[in-house]
Amino acid sequence: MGSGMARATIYDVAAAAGASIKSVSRVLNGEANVTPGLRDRVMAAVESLGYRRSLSARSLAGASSSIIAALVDAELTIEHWRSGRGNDYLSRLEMGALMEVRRTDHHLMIELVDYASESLGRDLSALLTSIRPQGVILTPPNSDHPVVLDVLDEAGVAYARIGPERDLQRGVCIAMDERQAAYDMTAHLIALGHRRIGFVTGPVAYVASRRRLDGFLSAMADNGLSVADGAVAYGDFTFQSGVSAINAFLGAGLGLTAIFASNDDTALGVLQGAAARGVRAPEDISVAGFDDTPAAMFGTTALTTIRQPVSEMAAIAARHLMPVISGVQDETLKQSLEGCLIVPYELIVRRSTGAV
Amino acid sequence: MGSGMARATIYDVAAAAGASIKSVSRVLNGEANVTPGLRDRVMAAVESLGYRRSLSARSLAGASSSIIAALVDAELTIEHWRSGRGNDYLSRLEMGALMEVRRTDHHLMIELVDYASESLGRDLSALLTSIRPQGVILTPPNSDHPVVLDVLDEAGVAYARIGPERDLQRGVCIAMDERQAAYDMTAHLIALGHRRIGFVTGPVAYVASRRRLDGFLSAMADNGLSVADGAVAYGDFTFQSGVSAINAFLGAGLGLTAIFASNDDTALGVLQGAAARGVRAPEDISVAGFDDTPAAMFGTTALTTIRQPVSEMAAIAARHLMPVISGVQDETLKQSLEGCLIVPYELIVRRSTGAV
DNA sequence: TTGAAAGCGCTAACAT
DNA sequence: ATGTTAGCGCTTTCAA
Repeated sequence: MGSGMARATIYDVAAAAGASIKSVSRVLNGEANVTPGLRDRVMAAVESLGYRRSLSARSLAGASSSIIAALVDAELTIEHWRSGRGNDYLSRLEMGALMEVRRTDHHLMIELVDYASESLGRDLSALLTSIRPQGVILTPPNSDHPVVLDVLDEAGVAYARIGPERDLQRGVCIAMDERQAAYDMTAHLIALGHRRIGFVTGPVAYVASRRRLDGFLSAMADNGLSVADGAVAYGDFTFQSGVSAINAFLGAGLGLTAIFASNDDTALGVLQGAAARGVRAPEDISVAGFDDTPAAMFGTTALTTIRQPVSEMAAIAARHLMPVISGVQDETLKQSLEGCLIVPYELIVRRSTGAV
Repeated sequence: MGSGMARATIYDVAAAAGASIKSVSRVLNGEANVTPGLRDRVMAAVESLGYRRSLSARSLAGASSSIIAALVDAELTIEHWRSGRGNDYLSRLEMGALMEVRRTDHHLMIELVDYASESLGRDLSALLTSIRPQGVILTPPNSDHPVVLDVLDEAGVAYARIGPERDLQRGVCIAMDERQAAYDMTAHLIALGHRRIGFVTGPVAYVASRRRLDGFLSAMADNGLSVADGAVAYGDFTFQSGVSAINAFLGAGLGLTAIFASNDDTALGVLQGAAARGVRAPEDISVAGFDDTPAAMFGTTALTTIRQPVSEMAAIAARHLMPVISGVQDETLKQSLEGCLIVPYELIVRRSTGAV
């Protein structure tokens, strides 16, 4: 391995600028009380030496570590890893955080957390003392984990919660309006002339699932439409549950003209199950999903769906964990709901839904 | 923010164990010359205090930082970010690295690198002096970037290159055999009885593209099959280039019974373009892809494709950048080719290919 | 407005 | 086999 010259330290910069290390530090931290001349000399020295402060030294000495840690569910990740596929949600989340983090010269660390471990509290605490992140991004479904929140609070580490469901006053909460999105999608179907609409839920344990169902039911009710017995199938976000649902719907002879599935995988299952029985979309039946996963776009029948602003949520999360950079916090796109920052979703109409 | 008690330091552990900090350090680092009694006392103290060494302090003091940094193409990421979708490749890569990294209590940092920047060298150098990673994972297409390799060498930072194309003796190289994979896929089609097979390339700038084409041509030649004029279309890995290719093929009246596209997106384009012209897969035409992206699985016509062992490659990369844990390096699955660690791919047969 | 000195929590030489 | 003493490169008091 080559060595080049030893890397420049703050002492080198100070020497080159004819100043003390404290002055260099002051300049670099943008502290007050520095004469322009000193500042210029320091900056010139920094520039010419290609100097960068050591992250370790800074964080050891007490400054912020400039590390934002994203806590990711280990079990979920292992599942994905086993199946050999990536995780679109995580990927988008990460991109958003990355884009934001680099603006302020921070760094993103991805940490696998075994939320099922009985030593979760200790593990997490250990993690925090080890890397001392400046802030932590919590992802669903663990944005609500009470042990995690407690440990974070106790450690005094700032955190942002993506898609939280409870205790919205704890930490910075960022979410989208699941209920309204489902409401809008349902309204979209109704606007297309559909009257008999079926719904496939996600796991009832998720509040998001319940909110989507709620949005669906409300939109139906608000439009004076009734939901037939058996027109709500209980799924679990899997492709297979979509297949089962459509088979049940078709078998029950409910005469449904549209199916709204709680996520894309399920909707894709509905689509395939329908096709297998000779029912075409959108000619015979309209199908809508939720999430806008990659598969939604590329399927032979591109899926009408709700795009979650995952990247944006993560970017906002990161932004709220880092020092305000230019003094201007942009709260433009967001409104607050019960203390949550609400980020707008997008209803994407593709081929799978059409007029009756 | 709560505070709890101040976090335990090595001094606290030493005091609790009735030993010196050096002994604690020794135990924790698994150094020799420690009596079992001492070790036990130290471990007990560590355990009861929930002590974890500070990453900053360790790395400052000279130990390895235990940080593995994955360098990711900023431009590519921004593109993905703009389009609102995740990056399956990156996601899988990251999972592999994560799984491996956590086994040895290391950490994964994702760093966006602007490879197009004219100050790339300085930027990268600055990044390295700032975070001082123990090792760096390079992803394609930048595994070959000469400036990056030079800076890394000069900084004395170990690196692993995923899917490198040149200078395979530099760093740790991990790849799959693109040519052989394409060869196998072609052989698969031939085995199904196909004789007139079309091929859609990726961007010729990528060596991987050229290798895939090479594999295709070799397999055809080895089986005594000729490739008709116009049966090779030049694409660019996009969906649209698949659509264009199939239109060209169909328009030319080559009588092709199978199309092998250089990646899944392109294959999906082929599939859709064919469907648009009433040509069904696999009844009328077989279509094969490459990469096994999520969309390949969920499309109405699931795609026969090559699964790249992205996660495995990343895991191996990470493994080679970290200290050998139990002394046993498992080289079981890998063979070396020109100094590259070769990881096996998988040919996944789905619905889109069938017998003539 | 600037600087000197004292740590931050570790590891690394160097004793013992 | 164990302990002492310096740093690592910064930020922070506290002086000047």
